[in-house]
Amino acid sequence: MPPKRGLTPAGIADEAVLLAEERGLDGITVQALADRLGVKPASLYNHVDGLGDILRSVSRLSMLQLEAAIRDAAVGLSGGTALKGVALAYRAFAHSHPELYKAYIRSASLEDPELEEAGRSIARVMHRVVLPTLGEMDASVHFVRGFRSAMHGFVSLEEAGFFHGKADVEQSFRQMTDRLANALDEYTAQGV
Amino acid sequence: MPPKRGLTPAGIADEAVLLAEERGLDGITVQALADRLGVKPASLYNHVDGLGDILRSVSRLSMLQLEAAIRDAAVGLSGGTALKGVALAYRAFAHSHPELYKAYIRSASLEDPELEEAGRSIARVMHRVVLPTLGEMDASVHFVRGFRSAMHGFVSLEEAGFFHGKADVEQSFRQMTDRLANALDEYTAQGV
DNA sequence: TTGCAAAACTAATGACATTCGTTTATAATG
DNA sequence: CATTATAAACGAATGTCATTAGTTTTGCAA
Repeated sequence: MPPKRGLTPAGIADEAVLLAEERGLDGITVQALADRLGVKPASLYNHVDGLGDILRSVSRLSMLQLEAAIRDAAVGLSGGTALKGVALAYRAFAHSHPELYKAYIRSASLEDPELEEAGRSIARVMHRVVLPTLGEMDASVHFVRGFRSAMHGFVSLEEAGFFHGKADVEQSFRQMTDRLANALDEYTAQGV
Repeated sequence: MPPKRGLTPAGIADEAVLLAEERGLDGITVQALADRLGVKPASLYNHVDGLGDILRSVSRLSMLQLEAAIRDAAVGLSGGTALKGVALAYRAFAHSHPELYKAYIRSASLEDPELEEAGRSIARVMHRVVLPTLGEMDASVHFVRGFRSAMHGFVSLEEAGFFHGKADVEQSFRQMTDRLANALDEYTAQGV
């Protein structure tokens, strides 16, 4: 009686992404996912190497989306302006896909070559924005680390509810990104 | 035959902290904790409201430790110098107690008045460092948000393995904190 | 048409948090 | 000093979870 469903690793991953967006990252359970795919939990193991594998796929897809978003945001811009565009796109992604953003962050802990590569391509976008101004690679690495720290820190603290005071969160973010953009643009003068 | 152990909520929380530092935050399991306390899992429920309660306690203790660490670091200093001291202490705490730092971060999601208060006292330390220079409260809030974002972002990305390139991580951190300290010290001149 | 591999299933295992009802030991009371 | 009430520990059970083993079914290819 069990007819063959059209299950594929990619299809399972896609459904897992939808599930994460609806029920949260921790709502991704083998049972729930199997239900949605019209299948019993055990059947998933024919296509996928357990829950860890599924979560890795979700992380990978999240990173691709984030990378595309920030890459688009920097197109046609340069220097501090481009950096601000990337910052806005980064935060916008975290806002519109909070669960995928969590998946992205959790991913780094799980060592996986594919994930590492996806992570590098996110960093690459930022480097391409910054490198023309900073000139050398080492300076870019340091700067990008600071930029990423600010971005990730802000959106995760914001998500976690640390910024619930009355002061305007938008202004806090704008001020932070302006400072970073200025730091970048003023770099041409001296070596920090 | 079951003699009374000297269990208290505080004692359980302390043991949970030790367990977290040894086996990781996810190693805190009712079973493992009960074993260490020489008791059966069910017995813990006489003192504590389930695993969630235990995790909240771990978060609370972590926050107290972090608050004490950064407060000490700022003593006798002011302005950018004090800010750099706080930054170093913040990162040092995250390094020496990575699991407690995770507990602190996870905590904010779980709404809990005690945790919120502990979180506010961490922010308070930073405001006391920054307020004399910035003068008004609103500017302080924005600045502290940026500072916390940079701190948290850096240490969590670092922990997650995002900074595995060959460039010196210490230098990246120093550069970031220097930039923040300068931004603070140069604030006296104009209003950013 | 037959057979074989892929994919679905049933059933079971072991970790986990949690609850219920029972028993025991201690501390307070007479 | 005896008794009793209560706090605390317990055994046993439930339900959820991921995962595995072994079995059955299906659909395509020979």
